[in-house]
Amino acid sequence: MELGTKVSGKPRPGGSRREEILAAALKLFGEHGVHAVTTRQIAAAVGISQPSLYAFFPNKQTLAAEACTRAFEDLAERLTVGIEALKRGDCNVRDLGKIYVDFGLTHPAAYRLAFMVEKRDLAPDASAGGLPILAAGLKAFDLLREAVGLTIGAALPSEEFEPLAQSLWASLHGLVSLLLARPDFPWSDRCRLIELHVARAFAQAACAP
Amino acid sequence: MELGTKVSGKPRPGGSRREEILAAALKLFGEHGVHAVTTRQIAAAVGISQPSLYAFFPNKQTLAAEACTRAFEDLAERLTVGIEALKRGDCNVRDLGKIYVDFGLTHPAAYRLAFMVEKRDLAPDASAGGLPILAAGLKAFDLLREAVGLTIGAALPSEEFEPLAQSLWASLHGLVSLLLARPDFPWSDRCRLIELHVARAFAQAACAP
Amino acid sequence: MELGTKVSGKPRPGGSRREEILAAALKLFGEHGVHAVTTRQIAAAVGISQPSLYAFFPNKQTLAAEACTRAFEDLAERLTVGIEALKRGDCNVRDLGKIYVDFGLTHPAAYRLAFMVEKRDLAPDASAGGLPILAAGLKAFDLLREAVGLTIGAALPSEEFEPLAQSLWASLHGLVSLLLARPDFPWSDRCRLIELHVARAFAQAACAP
Amino acid sequence: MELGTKVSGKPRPGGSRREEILAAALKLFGEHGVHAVTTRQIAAAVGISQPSLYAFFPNKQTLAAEACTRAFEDLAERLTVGIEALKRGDCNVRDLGKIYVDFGLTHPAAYRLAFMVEKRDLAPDASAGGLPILAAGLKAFDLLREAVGLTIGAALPSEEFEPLAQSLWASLHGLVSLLLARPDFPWSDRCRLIELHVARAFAQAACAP
DNA sequence: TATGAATGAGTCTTCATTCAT
DNA sequence: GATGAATGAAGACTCATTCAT
Repeated sequence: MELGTKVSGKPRPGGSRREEILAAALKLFGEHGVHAVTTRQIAAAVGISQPSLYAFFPNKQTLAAEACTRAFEDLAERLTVGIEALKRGDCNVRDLGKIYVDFGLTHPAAYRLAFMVEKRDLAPDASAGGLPILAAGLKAFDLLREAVGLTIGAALPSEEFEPLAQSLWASLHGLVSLLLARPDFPWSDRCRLIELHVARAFAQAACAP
Repeated sequence: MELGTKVSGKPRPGGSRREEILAAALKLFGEHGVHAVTTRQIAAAVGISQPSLYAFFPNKQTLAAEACTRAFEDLAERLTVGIEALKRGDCNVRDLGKIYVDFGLTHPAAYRLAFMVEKRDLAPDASAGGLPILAAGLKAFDLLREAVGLTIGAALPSEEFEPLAQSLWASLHGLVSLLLARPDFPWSDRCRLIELHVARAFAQAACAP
Repeated sequence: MELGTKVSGKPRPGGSRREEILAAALKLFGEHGVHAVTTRQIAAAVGISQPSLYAFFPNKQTLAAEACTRAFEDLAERLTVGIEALKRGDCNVRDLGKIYVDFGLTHPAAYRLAFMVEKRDLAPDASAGGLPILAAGLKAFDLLREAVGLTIGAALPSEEFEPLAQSLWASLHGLVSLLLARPDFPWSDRCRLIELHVARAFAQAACAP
Repeated sequence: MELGTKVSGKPRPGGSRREEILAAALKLFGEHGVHAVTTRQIAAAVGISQPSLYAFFPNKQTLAAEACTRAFEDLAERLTVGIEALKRGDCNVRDLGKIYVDFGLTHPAAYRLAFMVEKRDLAPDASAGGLPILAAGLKAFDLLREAVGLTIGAALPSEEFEPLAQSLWASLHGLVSLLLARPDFPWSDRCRLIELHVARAFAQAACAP
């Protein structure tokens, strides 16, 4: 997970430091929640001094917001890969559902930050600045919707399609978030549970009410 | 004026102050998150002084834990009512699912506290003090499982039953938690979405993989 | 200068602490400037902890503003006494000028805070909250104007009166502020200088251009 | 590119950077106060990096002190011009007083830095490093005194002359500093006020006590 | 019992200053 | 000669918690 000098996008000098900070923050925020993580902890995780953070981000909230956006991008990237496999016929819809769930479980920090953190922690006032994050989140869901549209929702009229996509998302999210939030619960065998849950979520379309 | 020994159940005359505190804390914690609520705010909401809280609860975490337990009890109570209606034949399984979802949406504070708050905020460090909460949570889930057992899971062998109940729970939880966490998302018509989602969640058993 | 339990106004319990803080802040702000004084220093001067300040004042600026208002009130009180002596015929105008100058020199902290501190240090935004201070300042000047009206300005038409009062104020202020700001300057004998300056300031009316 | 050895006078080709810094600092310090201006702001105003300041000045205090000296020099230059006009008979003493006041009002940064900034901000602690500034200040006052000596103080014995010059200075300073420090005060028409004040300040000599 | 008053530890943030490049 | 990056020290402010009354 240690990021090199060129992480993604432009190889701007010093940009790696910024990425390191975002990665560390993403991890910590996801693990302990935005409120519970201090700037000192982030700085320590990166190996720099606390004030140095402020050379890259104007304040903690902005850092959190950007880390959150990054989390959405991670998720979107993963889903994009899945959708392309889906289009190529290399996998089916259920596999895509599993990709979603697996992403959440293997990147708990990112997933938590993306969907389980209160908006209040990410945007100062109410509207201002919250847009980029919201946009990134919508994009992630758009990919899921696209996958639904390519498969089980293909034949549906538009007014039935959107609720189905949202319901599907909610189903997948439910499993991920409960597993993350209550790891100590006596869950059934995780693999089997995921298999079953995803099957139930996607098979649904056929035998709707 | 502490008189009674009964801990749960309805507020007793002498312990009403304690109940008031729990109710206020439940509301505030649910609305703003455990971290964001200060003991001063809780005290102010009850109309007592800040130190007086410490006459009833040794610290904030314990108060939060008990409020969380209380939230589970609220949920359990509601589910119990639903199950009895179910047993009487006054409603079907889907109605019970809707009761669950409706409870979450109409008691966001309780639901958040019950399932969307980090365990860390409720138990001191890694110690095993989380048991009472966990027990209360299990009890709430037990009721849901019972409802499943009474209906769509009735015929299933035990090794298939438990995963189904958990998957069902996850589905319902997914919708509630997403609606609560992302109220600004452009959701489809809420009634229709809930109807569809619950139908999908429960109808599933018939056409399982 | 150590304030007792009842300083002025109502003998509210705990009010003395508030007065102590104001007195200490007045002293420190006047001596070193608002910017240069830390809340820690104020707390230390009073003998309490830093956070305790926030039980009495919501923030440093408000504390500074109130101390400033207090400074104006001190000045006004002194001028009121002088004016009454003037009315009784116990002193003449020049004596009142000397009272002004003496007040500034013997209460440098109050005077600095009243007239030599940038408004920016006392009011957060621009307008909001700045009014009470401005009002207190105006009241102090009003007293000076009243004294002028009772004496050398008595016969003047109103359009000539106001500029005269302001010019007189500026003269007195000039001496006080320069003596305070440049104590190391090789000043003439202070008593004589004050005597001369006040005489020049007040005698002026007779031989105007 | 430091070439010349001349320190004062007009900006030399090589030292222009240094002069730019001083000019920018003079402006900022005067506008917002020494404490409120950061080295970053100064650097940004000049268009150089923050550390580059330290190639020209060992620290902020020294920079402030030199900017202050520069302010005195500006004032002195202006007064010198006025005195020469006075000597030539091109203006009278009152005009010189107005030159003083006008300088203060049109160069608030310089005037503030010259006479309204705490010495503490300019010299490290209590050390005697303040001398160059003090000397520059004295020189400015010397010019004022010279003007007084050429006119209304010409006939006075030396022991009466110095206090008169100081009182005159205080009067002029009082108006400038009050107008600068309390711009929101409901001043009389500024032109008329200045006219009157200067007249009063200089006419005084004739009808002294 | 209940509380007014107080606080130690810790929060985010800023700034003058340095140093390797 | 100039700077990007970094930092130690310090700032205002908050909060859970305690204790004398």
